[in-house]
Amino acid sequence: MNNRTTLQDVATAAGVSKMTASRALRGEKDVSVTNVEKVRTAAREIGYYGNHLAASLSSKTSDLIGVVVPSLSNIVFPEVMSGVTDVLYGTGFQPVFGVTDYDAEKEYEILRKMLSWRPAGLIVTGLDQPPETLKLLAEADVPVVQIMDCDGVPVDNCVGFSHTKAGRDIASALLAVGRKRFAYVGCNVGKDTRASKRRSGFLNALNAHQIEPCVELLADALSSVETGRRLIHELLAKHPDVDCIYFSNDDLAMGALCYCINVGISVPETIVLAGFNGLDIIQAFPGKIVTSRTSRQEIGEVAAMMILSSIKKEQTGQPKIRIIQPEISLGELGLR
Amino acid sequence: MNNRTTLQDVATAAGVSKMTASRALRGEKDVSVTNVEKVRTAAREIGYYGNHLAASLSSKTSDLIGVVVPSLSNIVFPEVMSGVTDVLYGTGFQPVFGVTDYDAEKEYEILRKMLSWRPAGLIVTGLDQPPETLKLLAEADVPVVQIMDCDGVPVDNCVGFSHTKAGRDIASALLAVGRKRFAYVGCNVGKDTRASKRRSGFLNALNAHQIEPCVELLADALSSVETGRRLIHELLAKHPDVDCIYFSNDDLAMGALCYCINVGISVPETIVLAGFNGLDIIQAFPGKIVTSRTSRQEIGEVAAMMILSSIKKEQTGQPKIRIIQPEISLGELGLR
DNA sequence: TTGAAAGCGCTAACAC
DNA sequence: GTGTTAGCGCTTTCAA
Repeated sequence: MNNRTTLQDVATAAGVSKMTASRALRGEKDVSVTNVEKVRTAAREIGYYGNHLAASLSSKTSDLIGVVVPSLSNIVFPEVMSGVTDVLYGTGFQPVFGVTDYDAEKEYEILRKMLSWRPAGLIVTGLDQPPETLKLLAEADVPVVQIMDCDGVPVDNCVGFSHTKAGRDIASALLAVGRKRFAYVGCNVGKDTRASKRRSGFLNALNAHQIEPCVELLADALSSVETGRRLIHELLAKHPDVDCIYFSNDDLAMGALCYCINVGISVPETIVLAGFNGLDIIQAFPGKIVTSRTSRQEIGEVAAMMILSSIKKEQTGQPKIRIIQPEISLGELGLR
Repeated sequence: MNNRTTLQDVATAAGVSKMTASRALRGEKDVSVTNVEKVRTAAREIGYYGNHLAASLSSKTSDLIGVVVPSLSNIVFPEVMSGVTDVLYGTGFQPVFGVTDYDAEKEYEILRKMLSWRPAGLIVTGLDQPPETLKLLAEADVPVVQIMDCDGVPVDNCVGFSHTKAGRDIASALLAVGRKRFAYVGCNVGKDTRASKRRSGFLNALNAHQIEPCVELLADALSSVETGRRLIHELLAKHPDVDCIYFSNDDLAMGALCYCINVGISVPETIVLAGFNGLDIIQAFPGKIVTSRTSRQEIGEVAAMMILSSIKKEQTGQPKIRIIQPEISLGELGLR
């Protein structure tokens, strides 16, 4: 950091005091039109762009909104970030993103670091933070929105949906179309707590009908289309008779679909593939994959709006919980 | 922003002065082991996490690295961000992301805003910023890395590849396998300058062989698999005889492939589909799509490392240009 | 090894 | 409308 032009330089160039320059640049009224003009011109001429560090320190308000997501390689989270960015654009608030890699300790560190920047608000993925992290959030005294989940009690606000219910609903839908021999295939096991919730919901719903899955395949890998291909290959080698597979998300289901197309297994006739998210990519094969369509962009947008409204009220107010439950898309199965 | 615990609180609790507390927390030597222990304990007990605004303002150094990308909905950029994040993690530097939506004015505003946070470095997508933006970057007096392109002169450092050459090379490869009736299909026209460069390279290489494309289809939409499906449908309706299509990227090519699979057009026999990037998703159909494989994660990593080394040298030093040219993957065509 | 003083660049609060 | 004064919470500098 270096000797950049300061407000004093602008003031001097405009022939006014620092305060008048400050007020003019921030668009406060109570500055004469002449001076506003002089200051603006001077600022532009000397290429002044201020120092937010000093401004925020002095005014005790910052315009940063911290956004913490588990991953960037799952398109779902960039989509959420996109929603946040869109809503924040033009409001004067700026999102700052952090990535945890599904690691609780990393998340704690990132949040501490973010708090040290005195953000105006915090958007965090999930409700299942460890106690220490929750304490940090609760005591931070800034608006917090937890996103992507609603199975649990939020620290402050939350926008998302019930993953347990999503898993349960998919099971019901698949049972309703007459499937019997189920498999579950999951990724990122033990880290993606929301996927685990869907799995629980799914298995519980099957159990309620006295059905046990034929097989569960749980992998450590991050989800990807390629992993989906690999896992269905493994699965079918050992259990060729399954007639329905629930994947922890659409990436895996998509990989499985490609596999089926390549080896000539008819979907959904021979085998039903179910995923989660309703990614754009699966619409490349309309109707082939059963999925729950989530609204990632919208969740990001709502989260940002919740933060903004909390800030405006100057107090956290009533915690708000907004549920945007996914809708099941049965694809071709729905046409029967 | 609010009355949070300050360094003074920690100092008082530890029974030392503010300075000793500051030094202890920052791990400076020249503090007695006893005091380090006392301060650390006190800090933990009262949940102190500092104030970076004050620290950066005072020390005139910040640990923010601004990263500006055009889009979040194209997975390529989250992958770059991922590379940056990985390299920066543990160094004490923190990435701050900005999204321009391929809008030059938005980019300028975002950069100004970032500069007002006195970042330690800046990573910006592309080399074709308008003069005003280039001036801002040049005068900012922080290390700058421009990424994803090398057709042009960087402000400081740059890591990327020649899009012109990428387009030219694809054309040569497609000519070499005997294709004659070409089409070009592009998206986000007029905004994605790097796609335009690929197109120019492609068309120029065709011209060098006295070949004109049968048709060009240029759409305004953002690239997506769905758009690819739509565009190839439109294209083939009017020009059923093309035997090779170059798409502005893999998303479009992937959509086209799905279309061909669905309607029973054999790829690559009847029609060759070429894209750009080498996305994971296209490996779901191994060998079907001709593409140039770019290393997004690596570009992000190298960019972050360039910033770090510029910072360490305390001076911008020799501008560095690092070219990571994509490799063409011919897929099944390569097996002939 | 420790502490006191000064000040980073800005804005809130209060004069004029 | 405009300017002056006094910090924001920290680190740099210098003295002890």
